[in-house]
Amino acid sequence: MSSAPFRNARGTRDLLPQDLVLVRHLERVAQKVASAASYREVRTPMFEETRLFQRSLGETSDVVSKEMFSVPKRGTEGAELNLADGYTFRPENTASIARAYVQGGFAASAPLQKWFYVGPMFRYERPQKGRERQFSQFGVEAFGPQSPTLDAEVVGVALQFFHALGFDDQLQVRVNSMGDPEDRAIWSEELRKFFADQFAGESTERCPDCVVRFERNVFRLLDCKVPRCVERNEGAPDLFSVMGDDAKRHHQEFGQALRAIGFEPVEDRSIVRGLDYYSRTVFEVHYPPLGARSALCGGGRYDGLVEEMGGRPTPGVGFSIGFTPTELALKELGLPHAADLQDLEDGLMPQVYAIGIGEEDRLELFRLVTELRQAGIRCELDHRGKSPKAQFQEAAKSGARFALVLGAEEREAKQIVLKDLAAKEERKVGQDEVLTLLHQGLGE
RNA sequence: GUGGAUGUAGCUCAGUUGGUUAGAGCAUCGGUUUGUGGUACCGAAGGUCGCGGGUUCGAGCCCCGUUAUCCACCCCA
Repeated sequence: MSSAPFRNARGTRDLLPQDLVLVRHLERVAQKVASAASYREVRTPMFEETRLFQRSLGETSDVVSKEMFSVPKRGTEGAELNLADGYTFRPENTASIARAYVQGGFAASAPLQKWFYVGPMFRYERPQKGRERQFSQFGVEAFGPQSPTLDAEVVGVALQFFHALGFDDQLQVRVNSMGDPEDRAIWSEELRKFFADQFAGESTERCPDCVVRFERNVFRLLDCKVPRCVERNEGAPDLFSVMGDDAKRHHQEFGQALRAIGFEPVEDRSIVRGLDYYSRTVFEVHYPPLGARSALCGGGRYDGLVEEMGGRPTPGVGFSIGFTPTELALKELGLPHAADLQDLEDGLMPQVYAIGIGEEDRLELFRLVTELRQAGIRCELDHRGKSPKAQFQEAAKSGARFALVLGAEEREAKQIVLKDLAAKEERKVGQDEVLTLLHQGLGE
């Protein structure tokens, strides 16, 4: 047996009471902005069949090819582990939700469904600042219409989220279009033709990653940040030059819809998103003052995904926001304002601290405390047999507004001392009226 | 997966050119005469200096390995 101390698994973290103040604030803001736009919450399982992600995100995506938390199915006794046939902890939620949409029978008639989710995702990556192996995301998915205003509505919800958290109008929406599948097929051909020379022969000026990209996913060549590769991307064919009219018009109308709600989109052809399922609209929400880590939200349209999951062709659009980068950004910006968290902080503190003078008072005090708790008052008492003085110290530290003091004298008279800890005023009251008085004093 | 930095009490950190029983602040617990408070004062507890080798008369300090954490790259949220 090892004597090494137990630790949380790499890339995970414990959310202790104090940490949960912020997390719960993020969750409720998410819930608020989503439901304001009629998105309803859904929760899918934390793990799915591995093939779901392979199919939807694409075998060549980084997420699927090297970042999956997978477990084999049981019962393949003696056989070597076959991870592809097993389960995988969801690395993102869109695939699961599209699956649930189809499985729930919605794809049969493709009605408008607007859903949101908040919950943990898992990716087997090397942890670093703003990146964990288990992290929470807030996201929305809208199925049904292919309308550009729906794209803009989705973006609007994301913007609302950051707005409600205190981000100012420096928030920026960067947009691009991946076109339709036919467009991408043509584009892919054109790109291969354009880059063919660069990858012909033994040696290439491109980075090793790009060599792989050329083989497996040409589009990603355009993503490369290596300077010498960026140079060599100049003059590459533009998707927009081969894009069909419908997709083009969609993109244009998407831009108009964003302007209608007060956002001037920034066209950014480098946004391609790493997952296979995107089509037409792709976007990111940035907050430029954050510098290198300015990307807060990514999303886009996935018109082919539902069909890929076995449903009738049903367009969809959504985004996801990672809590981890959001928390980092908030910290840097000095947000949220203390007032926004006050109610959550208050919830961590008792409102009343009950003090017993002698050992004989404990049961009576415990009974009284329990009564107050049942009435919804946050009430605490000492369980360690501390001296009255020490109990007063605890009461002061606890943040309670009132103290109750019970001694032999009060017990016999069915009374109790009610003390306002801030005003340092106390008076003896009947035990039967203490609840009413506390409700009054606490303004409830 | 590649590279860099770091690892001393629960937390944040000191620890001089390697030299006797490793320190501080915060937090914890107790006390300042036992029915009244977050201050102050006194005291206690708490460390195999990440782990394993090596060099040395002697290592928290030097060397090697290992592990963990953090940071950067890749990619992403």
